[in-house]
Amino acid sequence: MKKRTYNCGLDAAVDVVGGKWKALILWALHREALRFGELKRSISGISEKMLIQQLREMEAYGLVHREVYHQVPPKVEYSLTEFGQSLNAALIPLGDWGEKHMETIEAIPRD
Amino acid sequence: MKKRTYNCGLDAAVDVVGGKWKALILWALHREALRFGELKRSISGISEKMLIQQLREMEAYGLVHREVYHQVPPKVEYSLTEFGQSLNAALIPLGDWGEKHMETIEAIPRD
DNA sequence: CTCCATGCTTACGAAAAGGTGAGTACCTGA
DNA sequence: TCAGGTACTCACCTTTTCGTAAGCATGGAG
Repeated sequence: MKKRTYNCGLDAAVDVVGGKWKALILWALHREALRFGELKRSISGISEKMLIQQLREMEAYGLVHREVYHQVPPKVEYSLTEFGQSLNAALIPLGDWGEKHMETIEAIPRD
Repeated sequence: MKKRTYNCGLDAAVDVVGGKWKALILWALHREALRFGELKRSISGISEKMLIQQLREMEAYGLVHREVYHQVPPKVEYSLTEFGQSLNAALIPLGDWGEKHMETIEAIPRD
């Protein structure tokens, strides 16, 4: 893909956390490590394809750690790395903002 | 469009600030009010279509204020509302995070 | 020998987002 | 009369994202 150059840190950060699911995944892993199935159940509406796709990207970014247990049935646990935790920390004010103004945001549909 | 319900504030906030340009526009208006042409020149690579589209959405969200001066040639100034400024404030930690880790982020292309 | 659960992977297509380039309306100054 | 600057608006197309549904490998339980 095209090499991205960012104009400011915000630009870069939004690129990392953008999309429909990454913030949710980050949030879900905030408390504890979860396995694939647990993650899927805890994020309502996500498909397996999207979940894996996002997890893979986040793994590539070094945000999440993937731990495979060679068992049957298989078990794979996902957890936040320190990098992921630092991102989560940076997102807290934004989360608070969203929480505070959620009614306003929901009230203005697009289109 | 479909009514969105958010699972957490972060979800809602990312929805507001998501996309390729909104964060940049917010950032550009952080310092001072700018007119259309100035905004366009200060955000490299944006097309007129995108700029207006995003500005209109942000206006609908109550993030930016649009002031028309009835002159010839026309002059329209965009500025942040208090709501927009509060969002910008909530984005600062994220911007710092992005700034700090920009090299890491740029180094991992997707695809 | 078949079924089950888990954690994926793949193919297909719809929908949304983004980009390009042309055109409009207005008055001013040459 | 005619080009110029400003702020859009529109039609059309490409790219990216998202969703749906199916299939695969493993080994233990029945």
